Amino acid sequence: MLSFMNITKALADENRVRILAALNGRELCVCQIIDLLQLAPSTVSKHLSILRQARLLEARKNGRWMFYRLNEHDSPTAVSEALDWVIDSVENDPVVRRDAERLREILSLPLETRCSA
Amino acid sequence: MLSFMNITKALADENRVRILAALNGRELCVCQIIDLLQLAPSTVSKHLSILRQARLLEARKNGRWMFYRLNEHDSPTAVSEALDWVIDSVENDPVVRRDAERLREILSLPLETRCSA
DNA sequence: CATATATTTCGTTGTATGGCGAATTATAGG
DNA sequence: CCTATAATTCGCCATACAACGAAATATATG
Repeated sequence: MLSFMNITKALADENRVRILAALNGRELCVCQIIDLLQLAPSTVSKHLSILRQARLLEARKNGRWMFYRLNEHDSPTAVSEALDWVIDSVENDPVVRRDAERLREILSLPLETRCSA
Repeated sequence: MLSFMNITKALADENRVRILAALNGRELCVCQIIDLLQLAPSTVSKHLSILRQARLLEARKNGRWMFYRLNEHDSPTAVSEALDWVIDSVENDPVVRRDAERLREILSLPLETRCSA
């Protein structure tokens, strides 16, 4: 129950759901997510750690950058079902659509330019 | 997004998840849920109203008693997928199993006896 | 109609949580 | 090395929320 509640609590915040939606089909570096959500780095980092602790996300470090992606490989069924449900439920939401637009801009810039912008 | 977040927030509490699990396959009256969770009536009533507002539950009034059940008929896909996910994820959980045991006792008594007990 | 029971509503209280900035850690590059 | 950048950790504050008891609202029954 504890691990399941970790998932539901992780999903009970709009910014975290936006992160999951943004990570659908790609990985992103923390600075790109900061740019997308327009929140303080410390806040975004906390959100990511909560999602990661719930095992909804995986992380990979590359140099100075930390990349996060949906946990679709190593995940318990409760996690993969949760991810399917979330993505399916919000992909047509206006907020998520606008994020997808914004993400296209963000991804069009190389990381070096983006993060120090 | 708002209605989706209503669902995730409704699921982000262990007692509410226990209520959903208890309602799997049957309807229960409020006093039976109070008995199961061992919480104050006002607290249980609040939980039920949150689950209902998220459209995870339906309610039916019969005399003095209010019966709640999972919303499996009239529900948006986000709701029915959520219910499937929750039930599937927690049905083997020790807490939920113990609740199921307890529920058998509770259901073995007629409502008249139960509620005023 | 008065009383008892089931449920909800309301107000209060303690705790949990999201947000930020400052300080810290890790890594790249001069 | 020393500095700059990316990310995290920590401490603080405001708000959200779960829990309760008391009061209000049905509804059944004497």
